[in-house]
Amino acid sequence: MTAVGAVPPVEPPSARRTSLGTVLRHVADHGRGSRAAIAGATGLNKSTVSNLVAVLIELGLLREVPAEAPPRAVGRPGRLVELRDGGVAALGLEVNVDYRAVLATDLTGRVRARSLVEEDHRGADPETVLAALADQTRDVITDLARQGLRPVAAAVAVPGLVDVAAGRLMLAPNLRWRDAPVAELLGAALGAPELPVRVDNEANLAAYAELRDGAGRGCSHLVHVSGQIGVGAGLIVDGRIFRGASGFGGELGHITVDLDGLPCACGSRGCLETVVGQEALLARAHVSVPPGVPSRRLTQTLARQARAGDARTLNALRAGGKALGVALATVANLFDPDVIVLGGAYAELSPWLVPPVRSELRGRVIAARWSTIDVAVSALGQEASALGAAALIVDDVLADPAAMRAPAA
Amino acid sequence: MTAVGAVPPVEPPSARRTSLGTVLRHVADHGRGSRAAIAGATGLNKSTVSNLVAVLIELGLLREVPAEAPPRAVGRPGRLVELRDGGVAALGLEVNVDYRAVLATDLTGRVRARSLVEEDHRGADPETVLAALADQTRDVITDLARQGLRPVAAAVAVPGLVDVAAGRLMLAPNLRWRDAPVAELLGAALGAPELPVRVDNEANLAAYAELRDGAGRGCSHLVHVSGQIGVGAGLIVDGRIFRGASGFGGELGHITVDLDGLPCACGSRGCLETVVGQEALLARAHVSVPPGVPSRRLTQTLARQARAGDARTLNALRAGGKALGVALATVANLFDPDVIVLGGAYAELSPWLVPPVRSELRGRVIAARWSTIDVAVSALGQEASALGAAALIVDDVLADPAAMRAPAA
DNA sequence: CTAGTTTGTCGTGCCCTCGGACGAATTCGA
DNA sequence: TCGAATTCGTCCGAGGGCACGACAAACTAG
Repeated sequence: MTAVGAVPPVEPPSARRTSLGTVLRHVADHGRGSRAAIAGATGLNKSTVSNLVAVLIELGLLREVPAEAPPRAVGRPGRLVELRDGGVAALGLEVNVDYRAVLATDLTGRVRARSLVEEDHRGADPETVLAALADQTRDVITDLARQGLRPVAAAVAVPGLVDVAAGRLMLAPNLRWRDAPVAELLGAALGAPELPVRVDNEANLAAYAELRDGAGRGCSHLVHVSGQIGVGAGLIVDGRIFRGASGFGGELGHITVDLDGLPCACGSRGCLETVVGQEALLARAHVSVPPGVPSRRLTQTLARQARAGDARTLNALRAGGKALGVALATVANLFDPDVIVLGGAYAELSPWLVPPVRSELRGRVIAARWSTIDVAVSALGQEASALGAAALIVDDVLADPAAMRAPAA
Repeated sequence: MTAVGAVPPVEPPSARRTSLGTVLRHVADHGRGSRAAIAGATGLNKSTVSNLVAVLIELGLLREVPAEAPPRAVGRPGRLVELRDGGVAALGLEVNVDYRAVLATDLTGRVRARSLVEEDHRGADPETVLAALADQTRDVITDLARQGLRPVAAAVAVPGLVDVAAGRLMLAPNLRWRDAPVAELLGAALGAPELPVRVDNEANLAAYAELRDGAGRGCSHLVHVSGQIGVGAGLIVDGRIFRGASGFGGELGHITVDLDGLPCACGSRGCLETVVGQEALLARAHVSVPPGVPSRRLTQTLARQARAGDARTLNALRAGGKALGVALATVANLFDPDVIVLGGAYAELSPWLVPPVRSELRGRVIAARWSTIDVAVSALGQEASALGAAALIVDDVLADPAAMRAPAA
C-alpha cells in the first residue's frame, strides 16, 4: 500500500524487446545482411535471429530483399534482409519564429513527404499555431497514406526551454510563449490519440539531425551551433542529446567572450550574442532592418554584401567569427567534441566565419595539439530540426520494435 | 571468418546479472529492507527477490540484519537485509604531483584503511613511483585482512590525460610522464594478477566522489573545480563521469576569460589560469616561492595572509574569484549543472572566492532566473580523488555482483 | 555429378522469472 | 488465551526466450 508510488521503475525489460532492438539496430547501422551474418555480428544465435527477423518482418519493419546479384562466395547464399522503406513512417515537426515545418521519413531516414509554411508566430496563440500545424500534419499524413506509409509517432521541435517528460514548452522568449502544453494541444488538434507526440528543443534536434544524417555521421560527441535570431547550441554527448540538469544546457549565446564588452539584453556584458548575434552583425554591417522582414532574408543580405566585398560587412563578420571562435574554443575545451557544426544562419555565412573560427580553435584549444576538431558546415538547411525530430522517432522504433502494432492488413 | 573482429559486442547480459544488480543497487540506494519491500519497489517478483538475495548473501555482499527493533505494523515482520560492511572492499589509489594516497572502503562507502605519503613525483620514473604505491597498497591490504575485508579491484587517480579503456596515462605535464601503462605497471608491482586495476583522471574522480559522498549527493549533473597547480574540472553528466570524445573533457584552466589578458604558458592569452592559477595568485599577492615547497603550503600561506587582511592578497583573490565566476558562468550556461563544487586549493580559499563566484553566476547565467545553481565547497579534502576511485569500484560491484567470486571460506 | 561449404529451420533443453499456494510469524480483538 | 487477520518468505509448476546441435536446402568447385 505504501509502495504504490514506487511502481516498477523499469518496466519488464522482457529480454525480447532488447533482442529485437539489437537485431533491428544492427540492420539499420550496418545495412542489409543475411540472418547468419547478423547472428555472427550480434553474438545472438542463428536460430534466435531467424526467429527475431520473422517477428520484425511481421511487424513491417524488415523485409527480405527480393532479388540479388549472384553471390561470390561458396555455399548456400544468404537471403538478405533490410530495413523496409514502406510501412512505417516518422513525423518530424517544427514550430519556429517565422515558419512551421512538417516532414515525414521512412525507417531508412529518407524524407517521404514535407510541408513548409512561412508565417510569423511571434506572440500568436499556441492553440491557434498548433492547430495550423496539425492541419499541415494531416496533409502530410494523407500524402504518406498514398505511398502506403503509416506514421507511428511525432516529435515537435520548438525554440525554447522544454520539459521533455511532460511534453511542455516552458518558455520561448522569441515566440513569447510560456508554459504551453505542446504535446497535449497538438495531440488534441490532430484528433489522433493513438499517435504519441514528443517535444524537444529545436537546437538539440538540429544537432541530432547532424549526428544522424549530416556532417556528424559516425561521431559520438557533437556541437551544433545555430545562428538564428539568437545564438544557440545543441550538444550531443555519447550519441545522445544533452539537456543538462534542468533542460538549460547549451546556452551558448550568453557566455562571456569579452569582460568589458557591450551590454547585452540579458543584463550581462560581453555575451557572444553582442558580437555575432544577428542584430549585432546587422548593426556593425550597417544594414537597415525594416520591420517584419524574416530573419533569413537578412542573412541573405549579409552574405550578398560580403560577396560584394563591402568593407563594413566583412569587418563585422571578421569580428563575429573571432568571437565565435573564442566561444567555441571554450566549448571545445570543456566538451571535447569530435566535430563542431555551423548551422542556421552561420551555414550561409560560413565562408567568412569558418577561417577565423578555425584559427581561434587552433590557438586556444588545449587538445588541438593531439587531436584536431573538425569544423563542418551544415548542409541540412531549414529542415534540420524537423529531420532531427523524425530521427528521434525512428530511434524509438529501432530501440523498441515491439512497441509497434502490426500494420492494418 | 570475416566476422571474427565483430565478436559479441555485448557479452551475454544473462538477465541474471541485471537482476542481481537491480536488487543490490536498490539496497545500496535505499538502505536496508525486507525481501517483500524490495520486490515491491523493484517490480520483481517476491520469489525472484528471495532467490536473488540468497545469491547475494552467498557472494558476501548482503547480510540479514541480526536483530531489529519491534516492528510497528501488523503481520509477520520482514527479515531485513542490508549491504554487508564486511567481506568486500574497494581500493582507491592516487598518484599526484606531491603525494601518493591509498584508501579502501567497504561496500557502504565507509573508509576502512588509508595511507598517505607526501613525496615529490615530478620527473620521477613511473615504474619507481608505482612500485612505491604498490608497497603502500599492500600495507593497506594487510590492514584490510585483519578486519576480514577482501579487496576486489582497484582504481588509480592520476593527474593527466587517460586512456580509460587501456588503463594508460597518455600525458601528465606536471608529472612529466608520457604514455605510461599505469594499470599494467601497478598490476605487476602488486603481484596480484587477479586484482583488476582501472585508471582515471584525478579531477573526474574527485567530481565523482563529491557526487557519491560529498556536496553533490543526490545530484545528477555536477561540476567539480579543483584548483591545484593548474585549474581543472571534473564533470558529471547524468550521474556518470563525462570524458568527452577523446578524454580531454573539462579543461577549464585554458578557457578564455579575457580576450586581451596575459599570455599563458599554453600559448594562448587570457586563460583562466593566468588569473586564478596558483602561480598567478601567488604573484599577485606578492608571495615569494622558495623551490620545493609543496603547493598545499603555498595555499595555506595565501589563506593566512588573507585572514590577516593583507590588501594585495585580498585583491588577488577578488580578481581571481571574479575570473573564476565568469568561467563558471560559462560552464553553467553550457552544462546546466545542479551544483558546482569548489575543491582542491579553492576549498581552503573559498571564504574569499565564493562571494564573487556567486555574484558572477547570478549576473551571467541565463537559467539563474529560474533555477539557482548551488555553489558548494568540498569537504572531502586531499582524499577526494582516491575516494572517487574507490566509489568507482564499488559501483562496478553494485552493477554486476555476479562478477565477484565468493569469499574464500 | 559429387564433394564441400554455407544458410536457414526445427526440436530439445536450460536459465530465469512469474504466479499462486502454503507455512510462518506477528498483531489485534474477543 | 485463542482465533482471525495480515504480512512475509519459500516452494512448486508454468512459460517465455535463448542456445545448441542436427539437418535439409542451395550453391560453388572440380
